Amino acid sequence: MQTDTICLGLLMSGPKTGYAIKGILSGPLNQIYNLSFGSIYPALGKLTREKLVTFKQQSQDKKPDRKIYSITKKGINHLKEALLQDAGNYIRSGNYGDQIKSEYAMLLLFSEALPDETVKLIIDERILYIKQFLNLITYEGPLSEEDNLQPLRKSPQAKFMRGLMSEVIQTALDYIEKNRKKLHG
Amino acid sequence: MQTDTICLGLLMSGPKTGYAIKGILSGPLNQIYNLSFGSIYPALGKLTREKLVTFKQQSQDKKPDRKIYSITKKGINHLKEALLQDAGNYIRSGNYGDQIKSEYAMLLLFSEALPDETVKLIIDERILYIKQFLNLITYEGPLSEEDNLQPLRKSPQAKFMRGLMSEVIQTALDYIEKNRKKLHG
DNA sequence: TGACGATATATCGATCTGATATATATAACA
DNA sequence: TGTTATATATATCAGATCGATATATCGTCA
Repeated sequence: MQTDTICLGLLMSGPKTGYAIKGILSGPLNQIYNLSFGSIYPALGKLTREKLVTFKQQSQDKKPDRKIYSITKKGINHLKEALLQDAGNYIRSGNYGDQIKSEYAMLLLFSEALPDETVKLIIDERILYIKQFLNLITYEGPLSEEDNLQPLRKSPQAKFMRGLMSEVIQTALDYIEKNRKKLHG
Repeated sequence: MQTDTICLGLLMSGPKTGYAIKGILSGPLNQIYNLSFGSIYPALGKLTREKLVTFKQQSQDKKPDRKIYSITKKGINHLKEALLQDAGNYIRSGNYGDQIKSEYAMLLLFSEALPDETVKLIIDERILYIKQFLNLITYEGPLSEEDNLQPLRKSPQAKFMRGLMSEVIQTALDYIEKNRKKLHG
């Protein structure tokens, strides 16, 4: 799946800045899909040139300028076609496109070469992170300020994914807490 | 975590070809860490130049040559230092290094723009894939032929990771089967 | 017989990451 | 009070990585 498609897909739930797109990917979608600024900004530039998105420049005094991007009708059509194409590839080839690098998991897999104390700290840190993340995605209350994240949170698709993630992460948390002593003294 | 470190770590459980390293990453470690041949072969070349690994060239008649890499003492020391360094970074920064791109999850998140029939097929395909993968990692029996994968399967670290993965994946499977109707008719 | 998949190494253009630069506001803190 | 850090916001770029392709042989399935 192209970076373009991800950006277009996220813009379907309302206009956003590049920074906000990054925020969503690094926040609630952290365990699903990541992109760096170095991918997002050029993609948004390309999409603008192709008229699949437009932006309003908002020069706030005393704050950095914002470029608020919106998907165009042409963009919506393009997104539908791109998703259909990606879905076709996915169906044909089974696991097409899954790309994962979990430093944490590899650290544990290779933890025989690490001091016990370090392994303990890695696991403590991970448990802390998991609990924070679980709070983030299970939180149902209102988000302060302008709160243009509501459409992304309330769609059946988003609810499905949040439910899936919270069950999976809770399972991982329980397993780690029950079995961690197999990895250190 | 560098590609070098991954290769060295996997060579700790016995000598392997580049192709075998790719096989492990694409197979049992598929949901943990991926690398392409375009990363593995250059890394092995670099590690050889730095004397952190050595290789025996095995020219089999009627089959392509094999370069069977082994980690050296120098390599083991280097690995320990690199892992300690990575662990330190991880502990200091929380979620350092997690990098995930799940095309499947994004397809579901954006599935409002997709025909019902396509969504059904995506989910069917995923369930099939998950079941296959679950078989792969929970299989305890012997592996045919030379079977130099045993050390990687029997270590406490590997058992911990396999247990974690199988519980997590089973949870995901159950959730998808129970809730899939929220995504299509 | 021809297509396909597995085994095996290797290269390379296109893409992506991670770090850095720039700029301002606010909150913490010593 | 000065300063350090964090958040908002855009942007670039060297270096790392991917995905595709090339090469070569063997077995199998139609």
